Amino acid sequence: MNITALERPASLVDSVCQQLAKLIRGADAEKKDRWLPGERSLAEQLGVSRSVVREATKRLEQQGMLEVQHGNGIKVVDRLHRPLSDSLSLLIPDVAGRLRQLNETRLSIEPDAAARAAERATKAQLLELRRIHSSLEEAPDNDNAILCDLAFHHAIADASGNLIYRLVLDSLGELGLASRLRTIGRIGKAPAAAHHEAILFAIENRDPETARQAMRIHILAAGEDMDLPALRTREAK
Amino acid sequence: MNITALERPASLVDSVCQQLAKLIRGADAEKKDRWLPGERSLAEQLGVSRSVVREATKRLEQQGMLEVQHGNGIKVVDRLHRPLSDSLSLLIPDVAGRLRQLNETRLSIEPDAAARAAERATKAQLLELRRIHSSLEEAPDNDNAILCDLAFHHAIADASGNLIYRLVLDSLGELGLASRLRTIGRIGKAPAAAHHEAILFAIENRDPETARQAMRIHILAAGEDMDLPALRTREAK
DNA sequence: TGTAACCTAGTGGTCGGACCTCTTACCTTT
DNA sequence: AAAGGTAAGAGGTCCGACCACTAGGTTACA
Repeated sequence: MNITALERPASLVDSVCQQLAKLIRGADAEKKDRWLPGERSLAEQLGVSRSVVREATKRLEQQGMLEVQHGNGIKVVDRLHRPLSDSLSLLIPDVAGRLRQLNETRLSIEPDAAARAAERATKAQLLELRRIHSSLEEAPDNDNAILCDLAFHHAIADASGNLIYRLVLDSLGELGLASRLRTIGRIGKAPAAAHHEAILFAIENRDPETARQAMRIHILAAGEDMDLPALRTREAK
Repeated sequence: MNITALERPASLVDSVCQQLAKLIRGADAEKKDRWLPGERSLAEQLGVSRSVVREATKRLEQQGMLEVQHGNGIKVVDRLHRPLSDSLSLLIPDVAGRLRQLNETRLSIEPDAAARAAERATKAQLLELRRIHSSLEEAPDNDNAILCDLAFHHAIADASGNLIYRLVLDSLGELGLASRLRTIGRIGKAPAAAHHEAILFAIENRDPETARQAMRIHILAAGEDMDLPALRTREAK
């Protein structure tokens, strides 16, 4: 018989963290304001002391999943507003630079995500995409249209079967919203809907390359005035 | 007299964190093995309860600055070995899934980063890349080679002129390290160095497309056994 | 009747002290 | 020396108490 290192039991805090994380990502997008039970209640339900619950919630708060409010309770942070790194605005002070870098990153991520979605989307995810798409066409004003656009891009990331795509998109956070606002503002609601239609059609037909190109075009439309050439010559020596 | 929002006192934990962080940053690179006083001792010296010290040290541990060892003590983590974000392991429990998604994401990000680096890298950044590359060739063992590989990829992200690329890479954290370990383990140090040489040559010659392809090949070499086809057929209906 | 001040229940924040498990280093034995 | 045993001290967990804060209901006053 082989001797193998035995698995040591995870610490209580680790276990509680996993349980809470599962709970949090369970039905995340459904409600806007979700609150966890109080520390005392959680401790009782989980069968551990309040210290353990406390340490777990603080750990998840640091990861941006929760917000522990003194005197009030424990709030689940909306996924859309979860920063992976909250220092982005500190690190890139100028708005133009942020937008340029943001669009570049989207251009790296989203076409691939669309291609993967074309390969892997489940029937339910296809239906969801179609549903979001129609709600864009019926959006009464620009504000709603922007939210639909946002939801569409996130749904594609979800359908890509790669959670990291979604996380990166989330981490772009409100900056992403600003960028999309430009899209709708620049090219109008109807053309944006046409872009979406092209992307969705390619995904439904399981055509990854077309989906990639369509998404690429859609994002480029927003970044048209980002004048990459100006950057290219910056250090041309 | 103007009325201004008064600064609310930071929580005790915050204060302790700052003190400890200052302490840690103080003479970081000097010694190899640095230990903090025990929790009880720290609590007494800082004039707070052990709970507060405990929460502060755990927070700093999560940020990768400390390592709290059961039964042993609190160790200052060497800067080179600091992992960046462990939240991924909570969201994607299975290791195989993490690696697959990680490689996909790298495949989206890094070829573009290499292309941008070819367009924009400054002279100083080119020299830095070349320096890191030679240190890989001279690396005495696999451990050092892995660190050099890591530094190379990060330097390219830095040279891309897009900070978000670097942030995303960072947020992949220790998972990135695991993935690179596979690269070196699978294809060996010399072939990896050859890949790097190809990438670096393209960047130095301001050839974005070649840089993109070379980086793509380099990453694919690590993910060869990720069998995407198996995934592709999963929901082929 | 409306509004302002107050009160209260319930939340997280901090405390300290108890007991557990675990690691290390020293000591004893061979 | 090498093996095993032992004890000191580290972090892990628990408990119960009290403090600080918030929100919402209640009261008192205009």
